[in-house]
Amino acid sequence: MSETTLAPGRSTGAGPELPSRYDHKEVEDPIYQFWLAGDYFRAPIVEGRQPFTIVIPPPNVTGALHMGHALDNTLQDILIRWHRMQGDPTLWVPGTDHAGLATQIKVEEVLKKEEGLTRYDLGREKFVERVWQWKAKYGDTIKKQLQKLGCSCDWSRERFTMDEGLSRAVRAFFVRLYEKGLIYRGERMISWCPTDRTALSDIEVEREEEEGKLYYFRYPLEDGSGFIEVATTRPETMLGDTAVMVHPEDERYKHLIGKRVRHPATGRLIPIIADEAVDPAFGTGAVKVTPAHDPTDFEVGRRHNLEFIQVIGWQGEMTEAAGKYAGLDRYECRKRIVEDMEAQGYLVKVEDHRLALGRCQRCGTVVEPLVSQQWFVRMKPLAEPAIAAVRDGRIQIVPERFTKVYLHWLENIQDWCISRQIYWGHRIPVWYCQDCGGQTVAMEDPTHCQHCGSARIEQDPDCLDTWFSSALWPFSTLGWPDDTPDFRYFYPTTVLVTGYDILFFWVARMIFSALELTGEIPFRTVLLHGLVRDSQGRKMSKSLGNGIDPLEVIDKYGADALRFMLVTGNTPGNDQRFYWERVEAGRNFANKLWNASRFVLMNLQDFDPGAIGDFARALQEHGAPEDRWIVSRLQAVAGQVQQNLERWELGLAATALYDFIWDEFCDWYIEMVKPRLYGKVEAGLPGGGPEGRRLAQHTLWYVLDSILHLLHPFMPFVTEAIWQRLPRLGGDRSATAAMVPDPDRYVAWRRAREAGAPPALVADPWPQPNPALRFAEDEARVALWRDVIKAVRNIRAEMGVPAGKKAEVVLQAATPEVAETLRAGTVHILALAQASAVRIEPVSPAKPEQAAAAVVTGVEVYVPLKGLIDVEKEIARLTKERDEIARELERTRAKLANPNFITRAAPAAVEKERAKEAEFVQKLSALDARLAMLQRARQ
RNA sequence: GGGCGGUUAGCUCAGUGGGAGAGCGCUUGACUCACAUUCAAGAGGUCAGAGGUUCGAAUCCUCUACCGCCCA
Repeated sequence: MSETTLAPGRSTGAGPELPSRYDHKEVEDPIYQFWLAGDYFRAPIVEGRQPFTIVIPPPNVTGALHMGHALDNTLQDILIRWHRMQGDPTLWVPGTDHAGLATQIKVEEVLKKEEGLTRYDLGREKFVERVWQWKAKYGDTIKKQLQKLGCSCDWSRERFTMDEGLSRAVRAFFVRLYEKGLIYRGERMISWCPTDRTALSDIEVEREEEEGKLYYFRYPLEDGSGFIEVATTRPETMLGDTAVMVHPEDERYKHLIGKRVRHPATGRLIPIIADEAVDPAFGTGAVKVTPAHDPTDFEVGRRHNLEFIQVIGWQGEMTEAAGKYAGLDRYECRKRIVEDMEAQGYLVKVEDHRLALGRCQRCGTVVEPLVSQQWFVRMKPLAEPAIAAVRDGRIQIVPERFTKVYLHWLENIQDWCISRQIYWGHRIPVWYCQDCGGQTVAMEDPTHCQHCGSARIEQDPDCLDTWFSSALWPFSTLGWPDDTPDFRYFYPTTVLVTGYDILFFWVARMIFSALELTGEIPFRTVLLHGLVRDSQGRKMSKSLGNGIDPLEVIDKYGADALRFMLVTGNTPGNDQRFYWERVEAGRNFANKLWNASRFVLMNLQDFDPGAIGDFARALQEHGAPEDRWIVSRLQAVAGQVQQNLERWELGLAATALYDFIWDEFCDWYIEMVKPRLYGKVEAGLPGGGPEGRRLAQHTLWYVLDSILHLLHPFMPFVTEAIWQRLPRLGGDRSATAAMVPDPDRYVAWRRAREAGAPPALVADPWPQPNPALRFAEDEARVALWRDVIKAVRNIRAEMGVPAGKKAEVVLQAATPEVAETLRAGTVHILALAQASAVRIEPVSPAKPEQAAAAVVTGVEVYVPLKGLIDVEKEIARLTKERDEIARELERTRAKLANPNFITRAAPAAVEKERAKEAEFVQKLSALDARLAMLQRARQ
């Protein structure tokens, strides 16, 4: 870093000149190191105080973070920083997820590509070693990325789902459910991925409609009396047919029930059975039954005691039971069998048909329904408390509409298949005895069978579904199953921030697991956000190549810009699109703030923050209206920010700040304060003289300090960098810290001081809106100045007055009060409306010669422009304005003429309407008079 | 088939009962001593359509159309 270093940790005073462009690359990394060095993120336990806790949705160690993570963690960091500054004991637990199957696939891909090996070639132990290497690499990358983004996690509490403690939690969960009979092993039909060669749970299968075919085959009746026609979308399963099924009420087939057919492909004799499961309207109304390869047929097979013949194997290949088709891939087999049937005259026809296919969420392979021995969690008893917790409001889902989705899923829940035939993950803690066949399940790895005592026991080779461990994350990270201080203090957590796409996978499972194991809800609120899509609204994905790397964005525009882009316009639960233009807008905003701060700092060189004493009183006594105005507006905005954050409307809070900082503070207040800073306002005038100048400095200092506080959760780096250079009061207090009633209540602030860490914005007290600093009259005054200045600017632009050329401004005020307000604003009208002089007079029939006109509330504005006035153009301009006002007036009068409005509307609304009417009348008459005058001049 | 969301300025989106907003883009003018990553002025909208509730509807209700998502 150069000499103009932005290194934090020291106050500025008359510090070195700041560069005129904000350079995030100079600032961000050193600032983050500064925070780490000061240990500001560490969460203290303060008995008697309600903590604010978030556990991070642990990113998968599959690879680097994507834009969705950037959004998720930006939202969390905003909440965390806000609460830390509000003084709450604040904990953000970071960590990562081993992501069983997903990570295994990644490592397998690399292994295949680089060494041409499979996980089976390497063997379990060696393969798992490789995954640990992978985890070390990407776990570290993820941590660095979160830090680049500015996330203020408590890194001393970082966790990984396969840590020793968390693994014990998984074991405890399993043992508990097993002992309660809520976990069982059974032979059931499950979804199998032939590529990954593992069972999947229902929700890991993605259903989509695709174009397919419906094949009609003729199955000859045993007695030679004819055929029965069946339709199927999967001819390869014919080889496993063990019945033909019709609806019991179907008149077409009633006479065939109980007869047998000779299977055209296998030659087996199979029965024709009747079952309600068949839809008479589908195909021919008769279907083949393949109990080993279809969930419906599986049930039918059980009901009717049919034979189960598995003809498709674990890799999607045909088994020995498929006879001459054995060894073929399932799709190759489909082709062959259709050809063979056709050659033998059994194929009737083939139709196009849309069908729902299930694909593996991880690899996209079409899953195969197969019967196999797996472990399951019995869901009904677990789901009930989880339903109740949300239904009765103990857990609140934001936005509320997802409550219904959550409830519907849990109310229709199926048992959860938790065993996976993979190497990477938590081993299923069940040992089978080779002597008595008994199962041993225990917290500690057993050496003997608990039933017969035999030492010949072997652990189940499978692993648990990765979500089985993430379901415990909110409490396993805090120490459960041990009764640790962290668990006692920080649990239940406050809010969970995550995408709506894992509502079932994760959120629901955390809730029922928590209720079962801890007896408490895991979090009070679930804040759901949407997906970040590309600029065309498509999902970002590797295969499309449209993903945008958050690190690239941070490198180009800075983390603050990325964060601001992600949070502004973000509405809970809604998707959003990524736009480079919007990142650029975020960067521009950071630069704007930077330069406004530069201006302030340049003008605080001779400033003593202690000189003023009671700020509110000084404002009343020596302040200019614009000082009271900006301070008053700040209170309003602080209130808005607070309110929106409390309602989880983070985007609205950010937008409110953006508008206030750019429009009101930079474009108006800073411009208005300049004359006083430059000593151009005499002592007699409002806010004039040395006293007034000091107050201007104090106002700048206080407002900027407040702005930096309020914006810090959204743009932590640039705000901290600037704040470090802001002057502080004796005792090293910021303007904000000096104004909060009891700073010691602010836990992070107090802790940093006690630890001797330098003052830092990250730990400084949060601004409280102060009613004593609201000045309604001054807000109205400045609004009037702004209207007048804008009117003059408009006239000048429309009339083509050269930018550098000053022109006189004549203002006719409707009342003495208005005239007084205008007089107080003369200095601003001179500067901001490029006026050579401002003449203020009462409204009178005598108007300035050759002047362009405009009206604002209570004021007629004239700009005499000898030689520049085109009467026709002026008439056109004013007529347009007049017509608009006339329309407004008409609308207002129509309302007021309606007796129902007067009697039924809120009195305040009626009052407002009356005021509008008066305003429009005044404007309209002024415009009419002016137009009449111009018309006469034309003649 | 069921449920949910969306339809507001050229583009992307805020706005939930009282005078239509932002960013970007566009037009015009300005390198004015914090900032051209800027400043100033401006153009641009039957708030998808129909009906209803209400003194009053972009906002609440019903229906329709189109787009998207989730579940079966």
